[in-house]
Amino acid sequence: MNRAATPADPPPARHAQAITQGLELLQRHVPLRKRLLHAGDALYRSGQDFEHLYVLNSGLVKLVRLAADGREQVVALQFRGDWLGLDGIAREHYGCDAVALDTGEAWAVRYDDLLHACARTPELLKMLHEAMSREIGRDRESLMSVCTLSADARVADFLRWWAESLGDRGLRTDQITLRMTRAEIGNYLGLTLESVSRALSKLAKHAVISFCEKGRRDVRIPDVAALGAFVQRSLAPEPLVLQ
Amino acid sequence: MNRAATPADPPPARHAQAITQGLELLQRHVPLRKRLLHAGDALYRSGQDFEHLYVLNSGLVKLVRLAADGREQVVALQFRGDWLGLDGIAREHYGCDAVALDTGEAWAVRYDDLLHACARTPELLKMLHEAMSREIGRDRESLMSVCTLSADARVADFLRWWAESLGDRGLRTDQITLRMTRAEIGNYLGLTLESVSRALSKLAKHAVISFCEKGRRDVRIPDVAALGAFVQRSLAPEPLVLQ
DNA sequence: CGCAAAGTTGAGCGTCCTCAAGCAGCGTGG
DNA sequence: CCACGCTGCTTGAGGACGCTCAACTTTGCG
Repeated sequence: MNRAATPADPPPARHAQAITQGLELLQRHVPLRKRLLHAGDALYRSGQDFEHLYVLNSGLVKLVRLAADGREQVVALQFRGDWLGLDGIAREHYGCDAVALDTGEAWAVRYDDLLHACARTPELLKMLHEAMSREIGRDRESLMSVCTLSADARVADFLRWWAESLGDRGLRTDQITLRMTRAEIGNYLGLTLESVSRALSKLAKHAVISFCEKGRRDVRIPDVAALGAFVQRSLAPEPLVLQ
Repeated sequence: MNRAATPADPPPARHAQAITQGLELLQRHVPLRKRLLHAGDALYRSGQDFEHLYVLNSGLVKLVRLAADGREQVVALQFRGDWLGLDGIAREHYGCDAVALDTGEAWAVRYDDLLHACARTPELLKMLHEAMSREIGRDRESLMSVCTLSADARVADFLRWWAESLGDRGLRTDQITLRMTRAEIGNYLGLTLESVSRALSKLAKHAVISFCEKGRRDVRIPDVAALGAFVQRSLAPEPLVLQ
């Protein structure tokens, strides 16, 4: 529970291999067009005709849902190995904007091509289904966070999830560069940017995280488990120790 | 905008046909086991080994996610034609409890059988993918409601969505029998049961809905569009007319 | 250097939660 | 048959959490 986080640990990297293998499988069996992304680039936009799925090879992408009345909602964040555009399959139009938050590379796959390849290579189909299934699970996890956690706990849980996502991809979990503004984080978590800022300050005060000098966007997480513990404490009926 | 809701209208029933055809397709090509459900029955439980997908032929099912720390979250409500257990594909265990809220019938399909059938009948695969894609879209819609709407608007939007879901299935939209307690609705919407009760009372006071005599679980919705209008009004910066 | 965008922090307020009391529907059993 | 208890629902009063508004600081960039 109190072991130091070692950056390049073998055990937590077990998912990283699966992701890499999946990407190789895809590359081997399906024609794809690689697309370089820079922060701010839109991979596709809400309402656009659905034709391609995208798999993120590197970088970070946010999915933003736009309501007819102008409301905007960040509904997901996608890392390496995640699939984008899945919500377009049913309606034949994308349901979100997919906007890069960082430099990266996405692989565009024509959905038709993918289906043909899946017919020949069942592993591909399995991969696609698992991606969709995971996405459903993730979305519901988000809903649960928003519905059951306080503002501080939501931010802590968000950081925990982010670190875990990095860990799954074989990256270091003890330091996160938040590539989103407080406003974007708040939007995703159902909070205002001020509340996010206050929550982060509070987490830092409790030494669950700390800020790297040079910029408040780099968060150091000495112990990921401590974030989980913070969430649990905030759920406990008994009063937290003095603030 | 003010037309009376006619129960068996052809136009809104366009989805109903697609659902019926999908169910027929499934029945024709995949071995399935029909299972009768009564309110309270669990179709499967969180953590159980994943093996079957279920398609709801009738009735109403809630999906409840259980966190390790005891939190419970209603993450979805499923109607006729919806698929259950999709979140189990990736992890090989179901991620939720699926609990019937009403009498109904679910069709159990072994996932392996389904895949084999899909290989022979591409239409089936299309149907499965559309179901997953729709599920992703739905979950994100929920997240958006919870993150962007006030308590009253959330309840109004929930009723609007429910009525729309009934309409898509060719059922009357001017009357809903809520087969959930206020507590369940509140859990789903991230509210307390008291807030749900107050919101419903307020909607009734504004004549957007009314309660049928005999039980507060039957809601009459004279005009579904009025629910949407109520949501929009509650988003407007200008003050609502006197409460 | 100066401006714009992002972030922090404080004060006041409003929405929603908590706690509590009371009511309604309903099945059970005296 | 009606008292009884149970569960679900409503409504009120008070309080807390998070939002709004505002001032200020920091960072990044031309």
